[in-house]
Amino acid sequence: MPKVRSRATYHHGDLRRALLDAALAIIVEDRDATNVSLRAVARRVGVSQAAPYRHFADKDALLAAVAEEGFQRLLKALDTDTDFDPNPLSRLQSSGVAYVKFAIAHPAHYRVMFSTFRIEPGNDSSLNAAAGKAFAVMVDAISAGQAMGAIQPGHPRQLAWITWSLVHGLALLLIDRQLPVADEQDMLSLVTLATQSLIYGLQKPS
Amino acid sequence: MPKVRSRATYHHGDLRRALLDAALAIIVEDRDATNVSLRAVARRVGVSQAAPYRHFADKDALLAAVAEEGFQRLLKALDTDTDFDPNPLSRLQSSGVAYVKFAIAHPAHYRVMFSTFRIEPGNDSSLNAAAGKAFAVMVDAISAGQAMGAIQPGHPRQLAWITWSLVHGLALLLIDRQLPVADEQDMLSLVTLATQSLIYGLQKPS
DNA sequence: TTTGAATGTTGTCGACGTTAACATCAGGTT
DNA sequence: AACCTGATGTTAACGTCGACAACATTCAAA
Repeated sequence: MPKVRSRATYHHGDLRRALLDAALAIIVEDRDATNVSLRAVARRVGVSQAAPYRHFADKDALLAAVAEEGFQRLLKALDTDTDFDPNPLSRLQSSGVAYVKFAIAHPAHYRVMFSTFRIEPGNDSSLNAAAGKAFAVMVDAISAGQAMGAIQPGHPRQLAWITWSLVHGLALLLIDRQLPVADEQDMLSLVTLATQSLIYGLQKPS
Repeated sequence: MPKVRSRATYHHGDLRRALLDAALAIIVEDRDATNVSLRAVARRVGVSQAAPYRHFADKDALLAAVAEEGFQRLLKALDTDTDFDPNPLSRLQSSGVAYVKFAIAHPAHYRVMFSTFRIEPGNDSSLNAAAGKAFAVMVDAISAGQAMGAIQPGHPRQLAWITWSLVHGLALLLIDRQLPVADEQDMLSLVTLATQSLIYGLQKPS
């Protein structure tokens, strides 16, 4: 276990964690990840420009860690917003709205999440595991909906991909200001209408 | 009008066009836009590294021009794939599938298109105009569907935003290999099911 | 023919990712 | 207690990039 004492010493204590926090801080302050550089992160922590390479193979590895933390936070947000809804359809609806809300609230973090992770055969990285857990929220809601006959039969993962595509596309278009929504209220009603429409469409017998 | 003659001269003739073509060539060859730099583009054209600044204010301006050309090509792809279908619902369906096909066929170009354009009050750039024309294909199909009572009432633009979100999300998840589709066939059936489901949902009376 | 605007070049700056060579420290071995 | 070894941090450097200033060349209008 790592010692947590001496601060003004040559060794840092938990530089890896500090670097991650610095990257997250830049992302939050700027609402933009363009200024996240290994050098900037090192500066912010007060360490030399090459120090991060003792903890991350390259810049992508740092961003992957940032992304993983993002998926963990997304999972928590989805869980707290949907946990106590017994109706699968309204739970799916809630998770869709919560998903877009999360993306809007943390735009730069959301973009890093999806600029980093990839699904490839044999990729069992912790990043992919974290992304999979968040994705499972939608799959589970769809499976439950099918079990009670409220959603058309078919591979629940495939139907979840479709739902995910909708909220992902909505989230990115909103983040990048590519939809002329005036305010938060406009945004919420659009997200609600979108998820309602798709969920209604998923009820159709194929 | 620009002269088109002397090649081995000090002046190029149509350097702006040549720079655009070079950027597009890199994008096509790499299926990735990370290697598009002003210097790389200049090298490829055989001109000095500062020459591009006579035709583009900065790198973003070059990418904006690339993006505009992308939206023009997208519009053409949507038109040719949907032009002669008299049924608004199946035309909407066709345009959705054609949209995702275009994105898959030109992944790096598609990403540049959406990393560049923004909707802001008073922004009447030619880039926004080109994006608007492509978007109008979906709006028109939805309006026509409403006119024959096949689609729920409401602002057609809002319903088009929802459709756009779905195909945009699907396109990006597919481009970034974030959906484990095995092959082209898997991909097509997913896109078809997705658009069918949403369009069915849009028929619901609100 | 002259002259100024448009277009292209050279040289430079600071920031970046990355690596090599070196310095320091912590903890276990003897 | 002295020593060693691996982990961790530093310094210095290389090549690339976006951007700009100063200068050179060319074209076309007066």
